[in-house]
Amino acid sequence: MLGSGLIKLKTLRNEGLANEPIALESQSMLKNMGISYSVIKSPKEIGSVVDQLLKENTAFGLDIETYPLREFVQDTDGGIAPRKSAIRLIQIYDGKAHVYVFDLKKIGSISQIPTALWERPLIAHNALFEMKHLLHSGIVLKKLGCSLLADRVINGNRTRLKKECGLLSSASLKNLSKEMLGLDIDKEMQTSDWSEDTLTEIQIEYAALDAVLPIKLFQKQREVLSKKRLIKSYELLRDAQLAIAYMENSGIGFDISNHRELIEDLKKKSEVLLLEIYELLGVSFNLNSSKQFGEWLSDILDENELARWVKTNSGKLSTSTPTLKQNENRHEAFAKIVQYRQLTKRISSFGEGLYKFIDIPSKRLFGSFSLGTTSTGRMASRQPNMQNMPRSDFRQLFIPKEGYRLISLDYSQQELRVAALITQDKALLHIYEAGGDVHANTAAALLNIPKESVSKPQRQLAKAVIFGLLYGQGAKGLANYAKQQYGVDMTEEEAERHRGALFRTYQGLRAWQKQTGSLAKLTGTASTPSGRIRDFRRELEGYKFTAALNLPIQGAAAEITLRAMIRFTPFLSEECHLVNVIHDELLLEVIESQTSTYASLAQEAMEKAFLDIFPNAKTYLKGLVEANIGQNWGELK
DNA sequence: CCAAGCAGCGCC
DNA sequence: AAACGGCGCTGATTGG
Repeated sequence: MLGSGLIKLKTLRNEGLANEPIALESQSMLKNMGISYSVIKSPKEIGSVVDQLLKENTAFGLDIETYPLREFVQDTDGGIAPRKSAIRLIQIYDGKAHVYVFDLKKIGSISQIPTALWERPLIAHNALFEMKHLLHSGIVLKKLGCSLLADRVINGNRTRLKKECGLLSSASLKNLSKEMLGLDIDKEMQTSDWSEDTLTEIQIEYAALDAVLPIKLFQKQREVLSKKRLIKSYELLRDAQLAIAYMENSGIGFDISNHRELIEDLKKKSEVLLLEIYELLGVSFNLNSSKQFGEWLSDILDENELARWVKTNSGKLSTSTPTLKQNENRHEAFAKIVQYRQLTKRISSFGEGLYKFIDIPSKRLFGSFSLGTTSTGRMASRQPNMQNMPRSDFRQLFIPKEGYRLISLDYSQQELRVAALITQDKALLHIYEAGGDVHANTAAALLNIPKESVSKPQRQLAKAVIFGLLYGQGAKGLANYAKQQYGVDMTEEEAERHRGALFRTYQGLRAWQKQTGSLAKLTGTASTPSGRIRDFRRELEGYKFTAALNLPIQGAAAEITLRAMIRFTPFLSEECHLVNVIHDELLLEVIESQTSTYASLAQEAMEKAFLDIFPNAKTYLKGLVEANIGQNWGELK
């Protein structure tokens, strides 16, 4: 029935008969659900309409339609990025039988709509979109639920599920409507021109339906969330939306001219270096091609070397930096190739590609963040990824605006501290309670020396060993990791000895690993303190021991950071912007005169956030948060 | 021509 | 018995 309606509609539209009274997609669906709609086109209608709405005590469905501002019609994110967009329609579904479609072009200003409406519980699909646009218009939605986030909590990231799960591979409104409501909706109108003076009935009906669907979806999702005890986990994501909306809308100050200079400089250096490398190699090939590099390697290495050479997952000769460093004496070009790679990495991943995310007039870089897309509950960032900006010689390009400062607040040893609390390892807990240096204590225990006499390299060694252990590494992995990450040379035998010593030092940690590992294997799942579940049975690779051990720890850490964002949200304003979040670090841009005030407020929020996840951890907060204030991101610690 | 998977590498 | 966790972006390659 629905399918044939669709075909009919398309045919008629092609013949220019769209105004004929036919069974339209969205209209017939609304009718079938017993839902009517009305369009509000003048300020004087608003009062009575909103009075009517506010009588209902249900959650309302919310959707908006936007169009690009004239100067941004060519931009790919025109109509998407709030600063490049205007809101045309705001659709509110009363949760029962009517959708109110507010036509802002006719009403004049969004401020005509009483603020009481925005204080009601609302639900949208991909609600961050609505939240950002309304925030840009001065409206703060504090109670906005999201059917997309609910799906992520229930089903995880659909792109990573194996097909046999029988779920559609994205959680779009269309897909979820089909899957959960049996409705085949047409999204053709989504990209129609919402700036026209007169919108068609088809457009209005489409718009109205999109405010209804999130409510219908969420009614079902709420049951599942409740049954699987996922409410808390969902609410964590829901409540973190506002901080992200603020952050994405504010962007971060970026020193464009110095960046341009830096990249030009890197380009010149890389060209020189490339010639030097070709000279040393005696041949020239594309150094970015692991295939060509591998072929060259197989020519120069003898059988013995070939046998011992590190291989990639698919069995080819590895040409990675760790491999080259490990064999740095084998060929004098290797060191230069490592340098060259670093230069070209900067140029390709952090060079001109960034410019399309920069707003020239404000000199700010805009990235986006996602909630609930990772298997542990960490946030992710893309377009561009704001969480992997190079540390050395790059972060100084991120700057505050005139009269402001950047404040970095980071959780000190966030994951290790979390591990102590989750595993309840007595020795680790004791160190944190005393405010001691975990790595020095570990080194002392490992090497059987007094902790006062631990040297810097010994501390580095301990650091490598404990993080290795935390990740469930074996001796071989540990030896590589120690060399790579901390520059510590260690034979496999030494690594094995250190592992043993560490297991004896932190027996609680070891016991927890065994228990958690076997439970995860048994159930095929692992979970975080807030109840987020990772279901390995639905993933392509299935159960993974080390991932199962990591999930509660990385997940708990992520939950703490989300709680910190949530707790700090009320302090965000023109005086204080949240400009980046990098897993265990919040980056703020604060008006110069108030830096210490906001630093304290943020620190307090972060401490309380830690206690939100570990309520009994009051005695383990010593040295939890470190704050640094400065003129650019690079100089902060 | 595009899509997908791989290798490599930036970050926590 | 052993076990390196979580991301996103770019460039080269391959296959359709």
